[in-house]
Amino acid sequence: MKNMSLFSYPPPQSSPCCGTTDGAKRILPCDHRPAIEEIVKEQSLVTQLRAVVLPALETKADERAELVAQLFGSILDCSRKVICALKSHSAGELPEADIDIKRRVKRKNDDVEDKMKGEDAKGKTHEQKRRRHTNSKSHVTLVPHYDGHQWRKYGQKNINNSNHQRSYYRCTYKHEQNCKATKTVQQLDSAGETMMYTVVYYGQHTCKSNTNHDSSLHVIETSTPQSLSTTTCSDPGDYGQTLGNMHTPELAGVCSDLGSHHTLETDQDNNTLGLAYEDMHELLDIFACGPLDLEIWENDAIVAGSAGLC
DNA sequence: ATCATTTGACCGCT
DNA sequence: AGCGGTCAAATGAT
Repeated sequence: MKNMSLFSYPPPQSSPCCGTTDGAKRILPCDHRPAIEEIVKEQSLVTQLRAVVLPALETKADERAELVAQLFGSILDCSRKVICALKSHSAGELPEADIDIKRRVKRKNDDVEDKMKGEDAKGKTHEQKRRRHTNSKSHVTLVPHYDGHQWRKYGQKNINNSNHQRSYYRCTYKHEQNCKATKTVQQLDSAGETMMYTVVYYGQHTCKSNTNHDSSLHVIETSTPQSLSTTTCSDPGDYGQTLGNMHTPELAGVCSDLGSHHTLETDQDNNTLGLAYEDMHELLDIFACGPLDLEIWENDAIVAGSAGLC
């Protein structure tokens, strides 16, 4: 698998920074958004890498899985802090996420006004009337169900000009913890050999599983073969995007190989993960070269920011 | 029996 | 009027 190129992907582009220009598109001085975008991508890649590595480690329960989980958490925490720092130093217009928050606040105020005017008189609840058009983040991914949160499907619709149905998910803890986060998942029409999905996130997670900054472990738990049957997805179109078959046959092979390497190499002192470095590089190649553009951690960064963590 | 998913219906928005 | 988001009863899985 040395020469495997699953995706044609441009080489990393250097991000313009602090006064540089790139031809027609002029970058404002101290505009850190390109850098932020790259870090967000890095966070999503690390998140997905964690979703692959940890299940392999858990096949043999020892302290390493916990250690690796902590390391991944530390890496993501560092990235989050960098993003916060860059955002606080960015000059010029507000980041899109901040605009979203302001819009959300405005909409909330508008909703309060509506309530004061008694416009819920038809018996509809405030929640039912609220439509979601702000504070959304969309991206294309191969693994729409591995984003670090637990979701429950509550609807499915045929969408105009699309060959695939759109699935609607809400946070599993919506009722227990009043978490208002929702998302939609829709398979892209231009599906080649690999199925790509457009995932749109609405709202922010306020549930406990998100605030402990280790929520992705829930994904790890549900990704074990035994619990896959209880994962939140049952849509035949969406199903099967699990660790065993979520990307490509090649990746599935690597995932299974990781388990075998793990059992073979757990005694090597120089390999604290118990994984063959060649396998790790293969995984990194796959994830790094894939057309992934997750921005879910940017959402988390927004939550952290609004919670005063930045 | 309990919980998750499916699916038709309802309703707000454009 | 049609589209899309959500609800809730029906259904299925465990």
